[in-house]
Amino acid sequence: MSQQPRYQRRKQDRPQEITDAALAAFAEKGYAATRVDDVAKRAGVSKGLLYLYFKTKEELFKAVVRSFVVPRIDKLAEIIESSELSSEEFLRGPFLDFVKTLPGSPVSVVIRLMIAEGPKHPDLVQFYWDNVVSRGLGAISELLQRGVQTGEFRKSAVTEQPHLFIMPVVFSVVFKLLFEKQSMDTNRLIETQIDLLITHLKGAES
Amino acid sequence: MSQQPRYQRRKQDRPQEITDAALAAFAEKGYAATRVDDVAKRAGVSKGLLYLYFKTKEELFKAVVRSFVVPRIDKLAEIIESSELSSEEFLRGPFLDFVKTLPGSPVSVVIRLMIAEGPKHPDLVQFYWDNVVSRGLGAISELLQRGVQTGEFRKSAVTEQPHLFIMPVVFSVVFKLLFEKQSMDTNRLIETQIDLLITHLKGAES
DNA sequence: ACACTTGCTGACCGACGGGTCATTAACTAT
DNA sequence: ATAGTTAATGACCCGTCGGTCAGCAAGTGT
Repeated sequence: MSQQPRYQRRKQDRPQEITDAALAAFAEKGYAATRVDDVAKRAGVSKGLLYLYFKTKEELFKAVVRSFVVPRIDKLAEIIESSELSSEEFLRGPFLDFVKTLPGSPVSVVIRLMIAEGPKHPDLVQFYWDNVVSRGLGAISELLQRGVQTGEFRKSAVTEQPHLFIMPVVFSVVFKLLFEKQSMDTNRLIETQIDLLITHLKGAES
Repeated sequence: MSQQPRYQRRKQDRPQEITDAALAAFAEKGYAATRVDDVAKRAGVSKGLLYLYFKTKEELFKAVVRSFVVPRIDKLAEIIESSELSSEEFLRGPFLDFVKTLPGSPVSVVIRLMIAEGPKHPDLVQFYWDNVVSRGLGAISELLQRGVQTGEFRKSAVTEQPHLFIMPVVFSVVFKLLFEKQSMDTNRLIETQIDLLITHLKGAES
């Protein structure tokens, strides 16, 4: 009887499979509480192999953040790139759509991980700032600036605080994470906030 | 030469001293990464004594949350109680003041701890929901409702989403925690948001 | 003084989990 | 076939840390 091989060698796919498994594990238990062994088992792999691809548990963590965040950034950049809408149209259309997908996506797990573990990984926070937050806020700022210059928007405190646009996302992620039971309508919250901001920006002089 | 006593017995003060030390330690390293021994040392006490007052590390954690959150709640309740202002006046005055103190207070540490460790302590989350979030949101809801009834505010999506009022606080806490370096003006953010909401509520029919 | 209670200490234990490495077995080339 | 390469295994090691407990000494009553 021919013996089934106990494993296949698949050097190419392993890292991706392991980071996927890690994200799932981290989502359930958080970083500190997940055992490297758990991640390995989830990935259908031995612990030893995991350490062949990632030097330490911390390196794995960083790889997870990077691998799930970078694609999203690219996605957003692409959306912005390929758009020729007015500021308002862009905010109410593609931006709103994009932002509404976040609370249900793996990104929300990453956000949670960043909040929980960030302070222990300064370089990771730096990476996250440079590649996600700073760029995101910058993009919004630019959009608002453009709106002001074309006369579409009026100048106000809102124009200088792009944070106002991403606030509901962060809040939704945190809220859902903690109070899953009290199912909040995150989409509605996000919509209301964006609408509020745009209405304000299009309103008369204050 | 008279030997200085190696310690004093101060049964009454110990728990408070220990929870204070624990909060400080948790603030620096987070829950998982702080050693019980560290907390004990900070409190000027042996690890054994700590375990005399708190059954487990987890119990200590819960005690910390409770001991820093309950006083705040009482404070807020008291403020609401003793106020006879209109809804707008209350929101722009005492409410805004209170809310602006949060990002700099120990509460922000507790919020961070809840976000990071909450999922592993369902009963604690329940406690936090019942005693803080639910009550807070309820109070705001009531305030808005009253405003609508007196004709001070108009009815709108905002009226039904008190979350919009606490969003900036949560966001500020998270933001400051992660990106300390990028010192954001949290006060301004909070003020802008509240102002935005009130202006909207006092505006003409949409 | 002396015994008595009890707040407090700190050396110790056990297991838990991150990380290693000698060994194995799946592929590859010849 | 067969030797060589390396992906992959899993038993093991060892530092760490939550939790314990026998003993000590500070306060107390008599």
